Amino acid sequence: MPHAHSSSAASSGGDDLGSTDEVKVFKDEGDGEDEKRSSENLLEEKSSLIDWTESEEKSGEPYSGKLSVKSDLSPVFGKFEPHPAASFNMGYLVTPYPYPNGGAHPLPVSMTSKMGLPAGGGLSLFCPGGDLGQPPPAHMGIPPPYQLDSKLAGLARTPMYPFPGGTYPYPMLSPEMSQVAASWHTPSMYPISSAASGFRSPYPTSLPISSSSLSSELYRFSPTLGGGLGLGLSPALVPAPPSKVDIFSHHPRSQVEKSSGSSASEKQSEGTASANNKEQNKKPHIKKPLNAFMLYMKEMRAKVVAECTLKESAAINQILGRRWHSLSREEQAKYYEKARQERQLHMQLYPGWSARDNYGYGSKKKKRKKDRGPAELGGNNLKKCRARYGLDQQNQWCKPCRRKKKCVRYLEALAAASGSVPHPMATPQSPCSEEDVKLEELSDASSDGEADTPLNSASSPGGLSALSSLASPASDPPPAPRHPVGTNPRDANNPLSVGQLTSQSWPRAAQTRPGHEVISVS
DNA sequence: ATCCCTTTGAAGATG
DNA sequence: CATCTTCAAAGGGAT
Repeated sequence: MPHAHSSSAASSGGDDLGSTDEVKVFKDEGDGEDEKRSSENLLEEKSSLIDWTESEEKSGEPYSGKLSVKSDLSPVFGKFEPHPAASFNMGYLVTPYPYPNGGAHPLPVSMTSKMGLPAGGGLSLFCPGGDLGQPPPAHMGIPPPYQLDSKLAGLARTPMYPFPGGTYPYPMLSPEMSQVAASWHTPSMYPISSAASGFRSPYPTSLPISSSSLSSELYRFSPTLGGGLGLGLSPALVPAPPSKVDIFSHHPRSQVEKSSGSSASEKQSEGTASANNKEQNKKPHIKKPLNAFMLYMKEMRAKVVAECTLKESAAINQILGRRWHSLSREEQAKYYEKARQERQLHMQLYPGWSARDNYGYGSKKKKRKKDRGPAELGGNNLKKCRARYGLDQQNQWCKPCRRKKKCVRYLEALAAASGSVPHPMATPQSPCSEEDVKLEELSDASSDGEADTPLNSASSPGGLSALSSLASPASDPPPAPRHPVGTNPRDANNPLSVGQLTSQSWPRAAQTRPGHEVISVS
């Protein structure tokens, strides 16, 4: 899928921050045929899943708890209740998707339920507005018909680079957009105190900062610093009244660390770095400015939580991630712009600050992760996965695609089979599509060690290139993104994004972070 | 009490 | 230069 990259740079004068704000665009792919094909294939193969997942039924309990959530995540389209941001999203009167409800794709969509339709099997969404039901933006490719995973909820990560010419698309705020812009000013988001307004002195990193007197929300940029852009720039990064620690006291960990300064144990463990730690401890912890997605998350989280009954952040974030992808370019552009301004403000406030300064802030945790061997991590994840999905049997993987990892369809079917949520895929059949198999093969062929991990395969030169060649469009508009499609580690890790080749459900591979190895369910 | 999970994006670190 | 890693938020769940 052509990933057009266009980045940023706030236009002409360029991004003062040299930020790489970019709006990515999902280009429509005409793989409706494949989709259909895969769907058909899917139907044809429904017959064995239950059998070989039998064991899971009993152990499916752990999963059931989150089943609804996952189910909710699955359908990508068919959303009726547009999420809040959907107000911008116009132009989807006719869904570009070939298969949504009633479409070529056999899978029922959440939409049906909302529309009062039979929902074909009725996947009752836990989260009505859910994320996925929303009609995907025109710029998006055909979304995976299925996504489930709780962890896997990997959605095709198709970058959207809508603005040709690489000019940064400053959103011309339409009325709808204005609404959103207004929403940015929600108290929860930018609870800036009046006192903060007008405050502009750059906070010298060396100066002590106090968070005590600030509300927990008052931790980010002052709106006024936004240059009166009226974009609702973030909450107070207001230089807090003097004190010493973390101006971002709202952060649980920050608070913890702040209260304890740096625990004795931590200091001890840090050993050699003790001096540095002390030095660092003296400095207030200045958090990174939020990126576009973070801003979006912050704004939308409450809504999603309200719409859904779940509160688990991980699940919520998955939903938000999908919604993010479903946003129109204009909508995303606003957040990119906002993020850019946040960075700008941050830069103004903390001229000498560098993201590097925060490296090691959570060192304890990170270090532990790092220290852990791959095997250990893998084992741990495997354990978790088993506990989570009840996959404690050998050879429980998607037969067609041979994926031992979390096969979205497989897991969803599994959940349906073992849980209370009726799901069309709850039929004994292989959950994966031909596309999945193809991808998997490519992946396997190119991977060196653990053949069945998309991540690994993608990481390997061959795998990556192979996948990229399949998916990557060659058309990466200038300016070149920081991580051109196919080269971005994340993209590489995400078979789907890497390709839309399938626009199929392919579990988003775990990130390459130490603690995020792909979970193996074999 | 602490860490994990989960998301995307920005940016530093590394090879 | 390409890739990898860390950190931003958040809060329930796991350890």
